[in-house]
Amino acid sequence: MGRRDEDAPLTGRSADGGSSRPGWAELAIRRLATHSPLGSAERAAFAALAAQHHDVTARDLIVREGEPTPRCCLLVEGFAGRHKLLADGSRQVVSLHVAGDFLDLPALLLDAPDASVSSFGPARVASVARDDLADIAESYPEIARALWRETLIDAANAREWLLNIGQRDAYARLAHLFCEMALRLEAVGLFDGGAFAFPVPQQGLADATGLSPVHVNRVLQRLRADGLLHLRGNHAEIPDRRALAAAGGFDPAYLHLDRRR
Amino acid sequence: MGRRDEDAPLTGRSADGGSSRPGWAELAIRRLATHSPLGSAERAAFAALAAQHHDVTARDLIVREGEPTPRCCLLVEGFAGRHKLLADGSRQVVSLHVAGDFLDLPALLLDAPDASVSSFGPARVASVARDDLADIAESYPEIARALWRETLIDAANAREWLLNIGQRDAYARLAHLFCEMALRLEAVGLFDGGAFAFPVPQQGLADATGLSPVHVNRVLQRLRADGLLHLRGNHAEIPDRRALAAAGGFDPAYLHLDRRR
DNA sequence: CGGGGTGTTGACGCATGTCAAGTATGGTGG
DNA sequence: CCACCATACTTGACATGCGTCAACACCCCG
Repeated sequence: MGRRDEDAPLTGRSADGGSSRPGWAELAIRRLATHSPLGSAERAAFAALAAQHHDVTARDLIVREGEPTPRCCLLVEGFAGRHKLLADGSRQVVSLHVAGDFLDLPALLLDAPDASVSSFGPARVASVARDDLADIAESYPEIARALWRETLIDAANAREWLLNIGQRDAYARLAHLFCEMALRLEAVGLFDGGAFAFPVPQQGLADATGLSPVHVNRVLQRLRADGLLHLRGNHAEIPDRRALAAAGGFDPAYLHLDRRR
Repeated sequence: MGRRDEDAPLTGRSADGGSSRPGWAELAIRRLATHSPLGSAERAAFAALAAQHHDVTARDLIVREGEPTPRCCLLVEGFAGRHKLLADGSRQVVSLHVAGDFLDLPALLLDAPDASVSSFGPARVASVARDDLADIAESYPEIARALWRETLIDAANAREWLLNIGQRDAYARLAHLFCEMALRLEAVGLFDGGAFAFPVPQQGLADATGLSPVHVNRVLQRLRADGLLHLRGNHAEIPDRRALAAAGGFDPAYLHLDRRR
């Protein structure tokens, strides 16, 4: 009894942006600037938005599919996944998210999010009012273009996942997923010398790859035996990225990461 | 010897918009108006664009992955599929397209398309210069929003396909695919009393569902035996849409079709 | 007529799923 | 500091959906 967490998305502890950690605006600007030019006026517009911060615990629901959200979320810290449910209870994770990722940008123009979002492990979320964000997108065409481009990259990601799930076997599928994670984490400074925190449980990996959890387990053991990927608890290590990329048939073009490199 | 079709996308017969059939502008407006309000100024801006028309034959390449396109395409007639290739030659179709669909909108803001597009059966494509389209999107915020929304729906589609391929068995997967086709074809007036033209070969269905062609064949026979779907040559018939939707666990919300219904 | 693209069928194998039990692990309260 | 519990991970035996291979039949189109 009592209200279940599931009944109310974003019920975690809330606080306004006064903290010392980077807030919504800083992270949003940093992310968008990796692919779109943003002038000082645009940056100021972001900074002027009123943001809220929420702490969530493991397996907390952040956004609920089909339920219109008045706020637009960005992951400040931790990991999250967007997922869709089937009537029989099976779950497909359609994207994994790391610090700096927008979580529900599609809901800016569509009536309701088409997938739920929940946390893997404890996480921190920042949000701004949907209308506020829509307003500055209307006032600053460069911001609209940047956000649009961000959603296009998100879509490209989904298409790559389709290729991954539809055509690759379990071994390559997981290798590919971890190649993507490594690169995206590196882009936000969370990939440290081949290792990174990774609180997604094997059940979560199973939901993301369309495999069963026990098969995920066995394949992870093979990857470890082959020296490609060491996953222990919440810690991942990739001794040889090139080898892992080869095993996963990984080509990072679809991520559209900073082309300055 | 001679140049292969594959070497040059969009090499089909070309003609300017003088024909009596609906052109780029009419179709684009009709499509966008199903989800976004467009004033007369916006409609006029579309109508003023210089469009080209191309006829392509079966299995023709229309857009090539990774190759920047100076033109933005829309399918006027026939069927097409967007697909990505793997090194070993296996192919994943990431979306199917019917008359009235945009084929490479993501390339408007991204440097190059992340998937190829080719025709299933003979088809007709209309295109406008990418820069022209970008220009009117910049001049008319409502057009930009409409196009953005269109790409968001495209992305929602990809996520639904992820769910389909990742979690459903072959039987439900194909049922779901045909439910989607039926609804989208109906939206453009090509679904006639439970039947429609469908020139996608079983190999194409296999590439779209992540199944092998022979398994697709067997499952189609089961669907036919169960009275859910009759596929013969280029002709599809759905005697009982409700039953097919039940078999596929189909919920049309993700298509974001005209909410006036 | 001929031949490429198709659809169909059967025999067989394997990647992956399922079921079930057992072992860590880690946070929490006594 | 320990007992406890939920969550996570691991393992083995077994089942099966789907893939593979290899023919063969079909058609439309040229």
